[in-house]
Amino acid sequence: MTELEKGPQGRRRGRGARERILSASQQLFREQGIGHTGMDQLCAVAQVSKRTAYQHFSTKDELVTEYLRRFDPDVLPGVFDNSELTPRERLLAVFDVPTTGPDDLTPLCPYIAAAVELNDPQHPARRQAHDYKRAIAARLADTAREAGAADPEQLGEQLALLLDGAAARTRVLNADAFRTAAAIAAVLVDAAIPR
Amino acid sequence: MTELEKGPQGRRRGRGARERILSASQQLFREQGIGHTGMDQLCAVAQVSKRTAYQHFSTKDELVTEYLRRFDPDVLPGVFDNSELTPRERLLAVFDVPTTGPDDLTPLCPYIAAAVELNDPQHPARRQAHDYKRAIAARLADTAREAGAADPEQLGEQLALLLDGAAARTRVLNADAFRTAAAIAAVLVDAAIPR
DNA sequence: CGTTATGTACACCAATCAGTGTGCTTAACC
DNA sequence: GGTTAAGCACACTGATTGGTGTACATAACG
Repeated sequence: MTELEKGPQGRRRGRGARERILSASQQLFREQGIGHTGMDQLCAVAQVSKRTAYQHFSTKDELVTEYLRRFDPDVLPGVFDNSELTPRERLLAVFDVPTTGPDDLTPLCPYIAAAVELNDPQHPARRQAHDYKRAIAARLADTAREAGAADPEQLGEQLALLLDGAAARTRVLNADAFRTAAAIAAVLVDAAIPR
Repeated sequence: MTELEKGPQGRRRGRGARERILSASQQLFREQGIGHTGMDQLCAVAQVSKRTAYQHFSTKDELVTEYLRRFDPDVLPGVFDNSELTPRERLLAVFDVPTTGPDDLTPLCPYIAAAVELNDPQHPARRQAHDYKRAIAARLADTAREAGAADPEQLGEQLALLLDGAAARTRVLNADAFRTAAAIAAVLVDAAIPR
């Protein structure tokens, strides 16, 4: 009569709690927003006891901050490092990535979402968002420099703004705006990089 | 000992309840976000009894929707109608407006905020946001046509995206991004309008 | 083996929130 | 002056929330 078998595959959900919590966070915070995701629901999805969750993250805010930090490694994964593309092509390829799937509506950059949902500008997660956005702009500027742009910093900042605009607008209009952003990017890149 | 004098100027707060509620909504929803503004606080600021508030708006969602509808009249006030500017100048002037004040940080377009905070895509306020954004793009397109742009609809959509990008990015970075957007706009307008 | 992390179950707390019920007061209008 | 609509005070409900306390179970490791 032992209650050993509880997990989905008959296994005890055991050891990997922290990972499951973070993974559930990514899913739920993205789908429902941070504010509309309760810790109870999150624990249920992660198949983790509430107590365990609070042993890993002493506060919801802490979990949110760690959830955002998790994206850092992926900084536009495989785009900046793709050596099969010229620097110029890489600058434009950024705008193809975010289109994840046809049924995955309103993806919305998690950092923008966090910056809107968390009103306190001092919130550590807001800082995380700030740093990430600056990092993206910096990588874009690096690539722009590599491509021989006249003012790489400016072009990097401009392209970053286009990304954010596409993300926000996609959310509000419920329709892809990255194509428009890509078209603008093409104009800017052409104008900034002498051939 | 009658409790007549309660309002700020010794007047009873009386008759104008609905207006005060809407006005408090604009202030609080903008400053704190919709989700972080409770009806109790809102009523306190509006100097309105809770009962009265619920006689005007049977639900918080209804109030939110009405709050968003209120912006429609102001569609970028005084910019599109400013006949002292050429159409081309009007297209660029749009990017000067949003800078309200130096201490008024993170203004963030209320429609983007609403679209992020309200997860349900069916929410009437989301629809309101959608319509407003489309309206802005349409007015921009009209002005672009007036200015003789080759593809007015495209230019309108592009400029609208720049506005949203600047709003979102200003929020995340806590620093003005409209100057960057204006620079991009200048490039696009120059490229699209034959001289 | 025994110890030590790690995880679990479940009840519980205090706070907050949207929304109501009730009875009373006041201003506006005829 | 009397009716009516608008507003008010205030207590209250029911649900949800973030977070704890407690006692127990199990897996890993030496």
